[in-house]
Amino acid sequence: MEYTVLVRMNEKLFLRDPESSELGRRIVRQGILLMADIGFEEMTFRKLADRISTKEASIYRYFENKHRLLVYVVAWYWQWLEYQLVFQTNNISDPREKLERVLKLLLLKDVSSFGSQTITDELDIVALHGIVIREASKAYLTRHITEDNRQQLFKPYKDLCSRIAGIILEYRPDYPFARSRASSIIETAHYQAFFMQNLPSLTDFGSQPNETPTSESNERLLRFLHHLLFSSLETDRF
Amino acid sequence: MEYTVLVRMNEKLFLRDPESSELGRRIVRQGILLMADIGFEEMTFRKLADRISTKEASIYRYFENKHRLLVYVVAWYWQWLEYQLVFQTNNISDPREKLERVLKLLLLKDVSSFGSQTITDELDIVALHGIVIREASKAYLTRHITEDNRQQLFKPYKDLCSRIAGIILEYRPDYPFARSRASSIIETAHYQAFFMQNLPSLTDFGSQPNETPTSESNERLLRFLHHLLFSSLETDRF
DNA sequence: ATCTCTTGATAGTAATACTATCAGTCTTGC
DNA sequence: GCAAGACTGATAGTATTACTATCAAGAGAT
Repeated sequence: MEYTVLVRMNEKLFLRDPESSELGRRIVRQGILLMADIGFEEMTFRKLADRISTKEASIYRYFENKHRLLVYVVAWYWQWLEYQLVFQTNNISDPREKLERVLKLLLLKDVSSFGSQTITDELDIVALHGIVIREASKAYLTRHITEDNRQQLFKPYKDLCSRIAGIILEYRPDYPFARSRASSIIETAHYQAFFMQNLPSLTDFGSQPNETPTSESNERLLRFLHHLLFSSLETDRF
Repeated sequence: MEYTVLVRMNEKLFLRDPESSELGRRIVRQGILLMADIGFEEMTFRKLADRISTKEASIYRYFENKHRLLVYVVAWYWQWLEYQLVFQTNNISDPREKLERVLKLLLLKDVSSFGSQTITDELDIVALHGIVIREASKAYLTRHITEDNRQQLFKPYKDLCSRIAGIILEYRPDYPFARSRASSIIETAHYQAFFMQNLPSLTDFGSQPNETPTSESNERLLRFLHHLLFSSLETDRF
């Protein structure tokens, strides 16, 4: 499988490596689709088992519980995103341009046209992006975050933030809040996208009468993120 | 009760008004403490009932389920915050100063010294603030958000955002993203506070060796928010 | 041909999220 | 002071969820 080579996951994330068997891969692939479909709290291993014609107990052999499955797929997404970022900024030298790529990536813009076909065939990136928007915060907003963190479950997210923070410092070496700026822009991208779709009055991007619901509003969201990021990096007020 | 006058809640939020009886008030007050203590998913009406020496069924007479209790206390917090905002900016004319008040309020800075003693005695605002940071997003990140939204359950949050957006427009009448800017700054304040405590490597505010864990880092977080907000409002790059 | 690894199949448990019922108690109106 | 209504306590019960345990069958490797 292509994505096995691409993304090697932390072993603490699972009981048995889901990429090591056909069943494991189906659990992850269909798990993503089911979660995107009915949401994290409504998903159960029972429903997932039925969907892929296996048994609950078999899924438990791969993942301790559904929270771990969520952490797994979200971690996979962050690793994928970091890979995309490295790949896409490979031959760019201008850090400003790199940051613009970051913003587009966060909104999953132009992703399919960048040669990630093999991955897209494996896992449904669009569905996964939706999960990250709606459910990712539930991966860390728990009581056992300290323990989970000790097991490095959030390392992919931290790595992505570090990398973005690095680009920020390339662009503006004296910027004093690089890490917070990086995590902020990621989170802002996601819940503004969520608000845009679900509580549009909290945003300025709601669909206008005559337009494709997503494309135009996504464009406005991108402009907002661009404005936020670069205004903060170009000011002298700290 | 003082806070009954202060904050009148949407009737869709409960089955029976918890402010109308001693039991109802204990459910809310102790519910907040329990939730702050063990977290939303670990809390059950059983545990809460034991804690206040009543029965599960009695709690169900007030709230449909624990999710509704969460939505209720979070809504209460937003209304309280908006009230504080109005109260504290009452005699301020400079919109910049108003925005600075907003930021302090979001971090619950100097709150006890502003004459809200009666409320603080009723509900534990600090515990509630902790709940809002850790659990508030779970109030809207659900499948039934559309239905909940139709019932106006998120109106207090929207009202607060509107009010902040209004101040933003006072400060900078031509700013094109007032609502998104308002919701962003609220959310950023909260999860940066969360990251600071739980995943400090995602921020730039982690505790230094020799300092009170909260006060100094909170100061840095405030500076960051200040920087973010005003750099975006003072730029001409849109 | 056997050994191991994996899955299927069935069962079962503890906890959770409710719902129903009924008997006291307390209040309020008269 | 008494009847009606509102609220709570107490007990019971159900459906679903989140697991754990066990064993047999099949597939692949040696």
